[in-house]
Amino acid sequence: MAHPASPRSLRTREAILRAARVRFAAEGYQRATIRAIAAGASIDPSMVMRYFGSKEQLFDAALDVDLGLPDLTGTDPERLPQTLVAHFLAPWEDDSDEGSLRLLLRCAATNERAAEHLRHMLHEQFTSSLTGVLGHERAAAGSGLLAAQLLGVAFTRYVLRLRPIADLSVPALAELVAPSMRTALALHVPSPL
Amino acid sequence: MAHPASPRSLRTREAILRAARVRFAAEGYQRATIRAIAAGASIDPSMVMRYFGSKEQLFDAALDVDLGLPDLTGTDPERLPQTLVAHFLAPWEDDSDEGSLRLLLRCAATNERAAEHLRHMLHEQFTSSLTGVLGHERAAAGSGLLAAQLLGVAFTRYVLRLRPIADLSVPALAELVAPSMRTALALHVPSPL
DNA sequence: GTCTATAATTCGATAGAC
DNA sequence: GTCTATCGAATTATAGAC
Repeated sequence: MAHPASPRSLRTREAILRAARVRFAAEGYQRATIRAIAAGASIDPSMVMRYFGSKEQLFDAALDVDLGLPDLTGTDPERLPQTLVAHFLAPWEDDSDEGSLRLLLRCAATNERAAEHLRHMLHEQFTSSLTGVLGHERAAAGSGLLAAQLLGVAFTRYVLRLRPIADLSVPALAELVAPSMRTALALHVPSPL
Repeated sequence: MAHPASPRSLRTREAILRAARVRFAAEGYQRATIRAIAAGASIDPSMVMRYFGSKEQLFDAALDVDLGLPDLTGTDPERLPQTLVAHFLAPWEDDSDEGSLRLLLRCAATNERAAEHLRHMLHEQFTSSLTGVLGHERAAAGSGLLAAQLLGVAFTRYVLRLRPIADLSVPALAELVAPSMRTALALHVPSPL
């Protein structure tokens, strides 16, 4: 993006991005300072400007993440809830990307730019992924509720860190959540219990 | 809290608090400035300091809100999900308090102080309210999941404003969510669909 | 009680030497 | 490509006049 394309520059760029995600995730957009990000990348603050132009452009680059949902078509409908929950949770647990998803969810609460990123990602990757395996009608009607449920779990566990959701293992959490997901997917009027 | 106790002072204090909640809700803790809050209250910035001591103490005062859940004991178990959802959503829709709950949820994502407020409120008011109507065991195990689901709906609707959850009427939303709530309350191992 | 004026920081961004 | 130095703006907080 910026001029340099040498391997050295690429490593620097990646180091900045990594440090930026750490700081943005920890303190949000406003409190995270370019100075602190530069310090985290062991580099001069002005380099951050040189590589990314501005704080806002750096933020955009840090928000560019992927939910990584696989193609669900052909999944046994009976196991769809567990599969969906497990695949949805996996990238949140991963720390190798400095918690890009946690960063996105966290900042979306107070930053409209991040919120738009998240809405777009959910629509593009989540709803579309569901439309493949459910019909268009079911997906349109149910994906909203499903997204809300999964966002709730993610927010409770990774952002708010509320017990007991934050303490469970991923498999235990998937088992706990799956029944509600199944209900949301079934999408019929409530039959007694 | 601060010196004055005259009726004039009380009105000023309330005006500051109201304006503070509006700004904190709209921009989060960091971006909301004392200057803007003072302007919203049609008052001098230094008065905010005089009344609340510091920006942080003002923030604490603005976060002191109530979920307003009624006593659920005696509620028809069959109608518990709808009742719970409806009562949970009601104060979020109310604008008379300048969106105190939205403010709390929004800021909890990037401010540890707000997060602690929210965790405490959920534990004190939500879990306790459920323990009354469910047993201790069911409440302890299920309230976490229930809280996650309801937080997910609130976050999706009021903070992220993701469609279609954000567009539905409250009754329609309650009907949509209730089945999943019932499943979460039932809390048994998933029986096939 | 309310306001003016300003102190003391801190930050994003720029210019330019090397 | 990397760093030094600094500008200009914005912020919280304080001191003191009225």
